Amino acid sequence: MKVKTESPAGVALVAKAFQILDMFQIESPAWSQADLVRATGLNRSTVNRLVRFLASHGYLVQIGSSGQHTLGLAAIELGNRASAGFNLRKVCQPSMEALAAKINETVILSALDAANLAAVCVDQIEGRQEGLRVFESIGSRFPLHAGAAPKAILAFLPEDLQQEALDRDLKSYTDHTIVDRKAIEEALKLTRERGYAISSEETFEGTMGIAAPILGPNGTAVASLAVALPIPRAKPETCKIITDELVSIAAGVTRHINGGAA
Amino acid sequence: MKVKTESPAGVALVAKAFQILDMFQIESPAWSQADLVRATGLNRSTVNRLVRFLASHGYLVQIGSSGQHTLGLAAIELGNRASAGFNLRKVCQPSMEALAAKINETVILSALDAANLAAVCVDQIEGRQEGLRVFESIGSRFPLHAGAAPKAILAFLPEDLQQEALDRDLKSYTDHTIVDRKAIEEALKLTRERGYAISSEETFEGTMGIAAPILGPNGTAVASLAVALPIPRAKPETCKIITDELVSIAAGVTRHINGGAA
DNA sequence: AATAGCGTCTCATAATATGAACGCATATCA
DNA sequence: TGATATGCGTTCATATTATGAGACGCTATT
Repeated sequence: MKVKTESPAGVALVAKAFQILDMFQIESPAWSQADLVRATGLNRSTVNRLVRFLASHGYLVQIGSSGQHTLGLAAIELGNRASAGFNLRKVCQPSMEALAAKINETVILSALDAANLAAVCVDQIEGRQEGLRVFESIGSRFPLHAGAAPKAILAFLPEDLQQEALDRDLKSYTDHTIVDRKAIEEALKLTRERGYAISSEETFEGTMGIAAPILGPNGTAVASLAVALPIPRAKPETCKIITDELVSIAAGVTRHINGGAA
Repeated sequence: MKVKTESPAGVALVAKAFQILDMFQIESPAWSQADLVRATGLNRSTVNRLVRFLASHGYLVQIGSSGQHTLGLAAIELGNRASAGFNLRKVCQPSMEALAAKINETVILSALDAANLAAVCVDQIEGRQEGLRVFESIGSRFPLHAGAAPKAILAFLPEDLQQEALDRDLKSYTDHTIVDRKAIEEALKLTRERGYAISSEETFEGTMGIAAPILGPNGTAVASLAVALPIPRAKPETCKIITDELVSIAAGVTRHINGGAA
């Protein structure tokens, strides 16, 4: 799907708000309203409204009792959230490429979309196999009960979210998709015990998946790393190697994203 | 100066823009326009305009060729800039307090305001002296040629900025403020050689200052750490201790803010 | 072939932002 | 001390801007 990214009309004030935020640089961290007026050419009233809005939302804070402002906690938080998403891909990429090169199968990074209780494919590296290849496009999503990557996430979610996900009606993608509530809960229990999830043709005919969870600071899943391969190539020894690698890489990523970013 | 921080009227669209940014959390990092419409209750057209604006400015980026977006580089940069300012104060505070307790004189943290070529007092800890105390309020600013803290910054600025600062007419605060161009350039040269700046009554009668620069990633000054004290108490051995401490602390902060945040 | 979902575009209408002027406080200067 | 300047807050008639329902084109699904 094509999405236009040109700046549209009808957002004049928003543009000015970000123009003001952009004034706060490392070399010029503190601004009074009057300084902003001079530097931006905006009207005083406009600057006053925007600065107060930004301050009330924590994007700006006053320095002491002076009229000066600096960037605030909300800006830091926004950056942290942005880094988290970026980090996930950046942090995983080398391992994913190495793994894809080693086993020659498709490696998939999925993130939890908590609002929709779905797993979103955030990154993907194709194995360079001739003949059969598993392909899943970036941005594609599955409900949390169907497939290895979603199940690896679901199994390590807080109890209430798990129940909420299972209370929905469980869509079926193939004859092998698990839609029976008890069967899924059993599968999740097994996943937790083993530390990884397995799917056999739950989402696509003829393919299987293995996935390990990536956990956030509070110990619940935020993403999962998975390998998908055609069943004919899924020999036990291959699966063993893949499983060990995935579990090890995912644990490393978990450590990295929680330890690295304070 | 009192500055109101309540959210004012007349910023409706800006509020919606930030409402959208706030949807992007660690647990829900990816959103399509349609999802945002459902979750926020905003109109489709509004979401479309705002998402495109935010994407065109780098605050959002598309995931692959899907309609999904995540937070983008601009958000990370904003956060970094915010952290830098915060870090400066947070990072310096312990050292500043320790130093103030040890020497019992006022410690001042000044940041460069590059747009106005000024040094802004960003943090200040008063020495607990009876009798004479030097006080400089947070938010106060001086041009870069007058006083120890400003000079410590100016001396370690890029050549072109230094010239620009000196090309202005050099305001005098006391009889001791250096306003002669050659004299200042000499003082800056000395400051670079020694690694710290000294001011004797350049900004206030009866007080002297010692300041060491805090450098940014590119090796130019972004701030300075200073001690101000009444001249009667400025004995050579006291000044020696202060100078050593300041240089050491400032160097440590420089290392910290450049090494710590990648 | 038909349907549903998503992003885009348009345009008359309604709501919103604008900005000049004034008020008030503090700081600066004579 | 009074006079002047600067900074932030407030107001309100006006002009600009945002709104949103509907239509369009595209893709994926049935």
